Amino acid sequence: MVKTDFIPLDYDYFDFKGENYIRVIGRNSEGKRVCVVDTCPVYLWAVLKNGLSVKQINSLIEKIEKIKLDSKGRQTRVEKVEIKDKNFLGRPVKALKIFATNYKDLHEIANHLDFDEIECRRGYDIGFVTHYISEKKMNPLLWYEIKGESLDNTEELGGIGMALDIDSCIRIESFKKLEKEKEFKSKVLAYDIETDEIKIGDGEILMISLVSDNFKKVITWKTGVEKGRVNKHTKDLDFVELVEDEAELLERFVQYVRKISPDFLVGYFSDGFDLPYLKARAQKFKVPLALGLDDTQPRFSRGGARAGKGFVTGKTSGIIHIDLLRFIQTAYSQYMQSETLSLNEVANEFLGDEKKTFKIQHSTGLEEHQWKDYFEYNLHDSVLTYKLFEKFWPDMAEFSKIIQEPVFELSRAGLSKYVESYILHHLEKYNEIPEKRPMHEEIGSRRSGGKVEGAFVLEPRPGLYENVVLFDFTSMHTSIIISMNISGQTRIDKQEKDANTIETSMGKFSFTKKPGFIPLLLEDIFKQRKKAKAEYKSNPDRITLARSNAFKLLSASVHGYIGFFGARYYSKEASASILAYVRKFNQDTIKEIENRGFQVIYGDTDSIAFLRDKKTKSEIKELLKELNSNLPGIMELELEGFFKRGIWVTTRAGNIGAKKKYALLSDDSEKRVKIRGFETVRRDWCTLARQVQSNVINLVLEEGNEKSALEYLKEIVKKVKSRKINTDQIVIRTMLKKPISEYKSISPHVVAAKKMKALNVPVSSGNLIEYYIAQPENGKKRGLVRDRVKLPEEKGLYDIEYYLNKQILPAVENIFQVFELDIKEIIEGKKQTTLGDF
DNA sequence: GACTGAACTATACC
DNA sequence: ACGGGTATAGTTCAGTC
Repeated sequence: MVKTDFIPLDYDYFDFKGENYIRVIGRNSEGKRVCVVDTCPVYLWAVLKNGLSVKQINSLIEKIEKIKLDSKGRQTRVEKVEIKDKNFLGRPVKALKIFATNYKDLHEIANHLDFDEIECRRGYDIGFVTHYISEKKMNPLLWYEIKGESLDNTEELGGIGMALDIDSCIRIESFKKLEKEKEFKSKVLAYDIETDEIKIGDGEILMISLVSDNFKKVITWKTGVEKGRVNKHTKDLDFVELVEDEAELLERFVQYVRKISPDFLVGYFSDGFDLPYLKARAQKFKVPLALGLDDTQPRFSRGGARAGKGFVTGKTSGIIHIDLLRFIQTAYSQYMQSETLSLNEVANEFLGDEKKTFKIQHSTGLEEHQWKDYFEYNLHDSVLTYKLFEKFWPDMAEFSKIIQEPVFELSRAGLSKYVESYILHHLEKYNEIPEKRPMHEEIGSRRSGGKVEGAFVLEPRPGLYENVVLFDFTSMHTSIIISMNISGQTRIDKQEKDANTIETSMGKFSFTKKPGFIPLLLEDIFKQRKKAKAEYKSNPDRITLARSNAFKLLSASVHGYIGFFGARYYSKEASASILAYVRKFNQDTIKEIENRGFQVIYGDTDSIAFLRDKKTKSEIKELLKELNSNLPGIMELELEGFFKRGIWVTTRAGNIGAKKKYALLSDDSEKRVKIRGFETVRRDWCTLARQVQSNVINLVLEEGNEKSALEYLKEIVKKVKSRKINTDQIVIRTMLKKPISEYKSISPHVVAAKKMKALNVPVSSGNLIEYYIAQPENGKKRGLVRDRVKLPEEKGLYDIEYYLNKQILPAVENIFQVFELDIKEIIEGKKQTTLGDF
């Protein structure tokens, strides 16, 4: 009997003699790598029809207990059957808990349960790891005390203890959760490769950088010098290790990973590039890429989140491969300032550090001295990746603990998976049998059914306003679900006393007052979020912040989950009802504010902007209090802020107020300007237009009139006309969202991408394409914009006409329109034709 | 060949 | 297939005269 403390990190399972075993790899508090092996009962549920007699049930159990299967050469049978009182979709039921020998047989057994007494079968489509975690409660990243038998020097269970490259292996006899959490410092290895071709496996891997705690290395087989292979610029770089050829480079990489034996092997976009590239090249040279603790090669699956976008997920056994980009996409991108998720921008935003400047080109074109920069560039990418992992680790860890899924799965999952995992791991509290995952056809019909009506947006009256107040509902969708008890399971067909009833685009729906498990569960998340927030306030550190953020994101995602066609607990009716309430509460509140004599300017989904006029701030706060006293449940309207001025403009077409486009100047000494929707915040407009617009907005808001802004604009126009603008100011960046060949309409950025391709510059879907618009060649007409596209490096004169009339003036036209100035007339000196001219 | 509405495309807001 | 409805707006495409 051996005993150790243990923190679970990576979960996997294997079969031995027809039985399932869970293999959890983690560490103990001495930092030793420990593997524990465990088993767990497997079962599925048969929900019984209402009103069966005891006799009927007993005879059914007898029949089920006799089920024996020979599936794929494996003898298996139903082990035992228990009858239980459970809930299914919020309704009490009698259900049979049917135990099987092997988890993989649950499906086959379910197929044999075609008895009339059974209403439906559930619980056989949950991953074994998820099932194990729920069943045995060995949650990722919590500390446990393990007791069991050592498998270190035995052939038992296929000799797993000897096959794995670990410190000790234990077959669990018992374990308990430790009350006090211990510190866990994970071992991390970041990596990055450089290649000559971007297409997986097409070019040589020139170098690989590795960064860990006190460890920095670039392995390469290239020096840039053929004869003697000594490059005088790089020979003294101590982090560079030179090997003979690409095959040895791969071998050396594997050796380092195995020697360092990290918990996490971390890359950036490494699911989509680095790991598959390494695998492809290793295959070519027949080098075994034995990164796994059991000597296995990385495995790739398309099953993970976002597989549809050409993503595969790369898994290395025992060592957790993390593609940081995937986690950032899910958990962070919506809160970020960065315009792209490139390593450069993300590192800049979170670390205040950037990639080294190095213009990537084919290695054959590099000069001798450039190799030093290339090596440093490669190393620095791993340094950034390493630091980013450290930065995001508390978030990943908190999410993993909260949704109770291993870090590997968590890091690839989308928000719907977060919510669903949380639900599945908390069903026991509500004695619920899990709902099934929708099948392919079911998803198809859910999607083809058309979409539900969304939120309400109030058309603004264009103008410059003083003393603007902004109210918004706190976590609106979430508090509606909780306050109105909305979910697929709480909806009732027959009218019931006190039920919440709402008219939607799909008809009228009612929800019982009896709390449903989804609203209850969400309320619980909501409370935990409040608690975490308070914890953070009293003890502000990276961990309490991460916990608070995790609960925030989780609670905000539940509505999206209910309306997501792939969800187990999908309900279109519930989603439509939530959105109908969103519209109703916003519209009712707008009316209420108007009824009290205020002029409402604008509203979008959960917000309302109105004029304070002569009223004091404390009077506005009184109004808020009153409005809140009439809101049901936990619904809450909150003061987003007081603003000195605000501007709303018309749409380009002219007559109506533009929604989702406004700017506000804060009422405090900081004079911060909040800009929404304007070209200033759109990355597909050139920097010049964005900056000019931003400056115009700032001037107008600060001064309350257009005078300085007009002077400023005139200066800029003069500069543009006299060609004083730098190329970087006029470059337009547009994302290539699909392969070039799939475009039906050949727009400017597609032309630019084609040009890049012709120049052998790698372009692929997801790249930001840069270009500018040049003036027409001598004698030629302007024609289509795309015919004048030039790459930033291409020499040429920018098209003054285009940049004035298609970039700068459109960006500011509507702003000056608020002051009834026709900017085109002023700039171009043209007289507008009006009725008066006739 | 100029004009025009529809289609396609990208991106933001919440 | 992996959050989704509400919006703005530019450019090209296809049909018309």
